[in-house]
Amino acid sequence: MNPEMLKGHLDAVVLSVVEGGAHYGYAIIKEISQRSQGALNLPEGTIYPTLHRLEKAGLIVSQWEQAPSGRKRRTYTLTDLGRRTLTERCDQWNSFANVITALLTKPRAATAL
Amino acid sequence: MNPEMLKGHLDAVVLSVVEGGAHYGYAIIKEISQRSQGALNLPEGTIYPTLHRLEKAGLIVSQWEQAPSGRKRRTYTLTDLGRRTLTERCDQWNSFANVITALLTKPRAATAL
DNA sequence: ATAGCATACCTAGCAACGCAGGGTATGAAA
DNA sequence: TTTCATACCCTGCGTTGCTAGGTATGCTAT
Repeated sequence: MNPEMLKGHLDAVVLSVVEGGAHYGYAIIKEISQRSQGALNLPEGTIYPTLHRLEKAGLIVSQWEQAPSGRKRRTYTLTDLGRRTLTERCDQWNSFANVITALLTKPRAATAL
Repeated sequence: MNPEMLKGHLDAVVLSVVEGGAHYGYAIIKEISQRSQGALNLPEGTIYPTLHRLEKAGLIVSQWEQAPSGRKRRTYTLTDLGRRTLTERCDQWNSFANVITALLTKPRAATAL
């Protein structure tokens, strides 16, 4: 799958997954891969900078946590702004998807009759 | 609408419109705007480089034509490769859209029960 | 013990893309 | 003769996802 296609949509995906309960980077990658049936396998070099960008934008906040195994994890939570932004982005996605789908659907005898 | 969202999908859109019968740059812009109900108003700085890129890739071919008004136009036509690529890109779009839609749809009590 | 693997984080630099902002030229309308 | 719509072009920029590296921990098998 052409990586260029993801551009502009990754934020929404990450926000959505964070809202859903997968809280730290490594788990978010696995979650996305799983929930997309392996269609979307994001490398770490994609997810970590994205999380930092979202945090800098005030959409999520991070907190170091101790996993049961004793490992350190940086867990993320949606802010209010993040929640609102997610809703907005979902609406934008729906509009966008409708537009593109319409454009890719051949007019087929429906044009300028 | 966030311009970043279009990335990776514009080729398919342009190919689709060219296949549909709008043959030259300026008209393609109008056609896209019209068929998207004004949601997608591409600036010329977007469409012309894209057409050149597609031509260089062998997906379309161009030809100078004389419009009825006497104006010169560079008209584009799909090549066989372009037609095949369009089909492929449409399939890719559908898969992509399904994946993103699924990810943006909240699991809602369906996760890990 | 120790080698290997999954986990878990990070960064610098690259390449691609859409767009802003500029330019040229023609024909029709005012 | 000025204005507008048509019609084309290009340079340079900002954003973004990815590549390719790196560090460190804990478990497991040798």
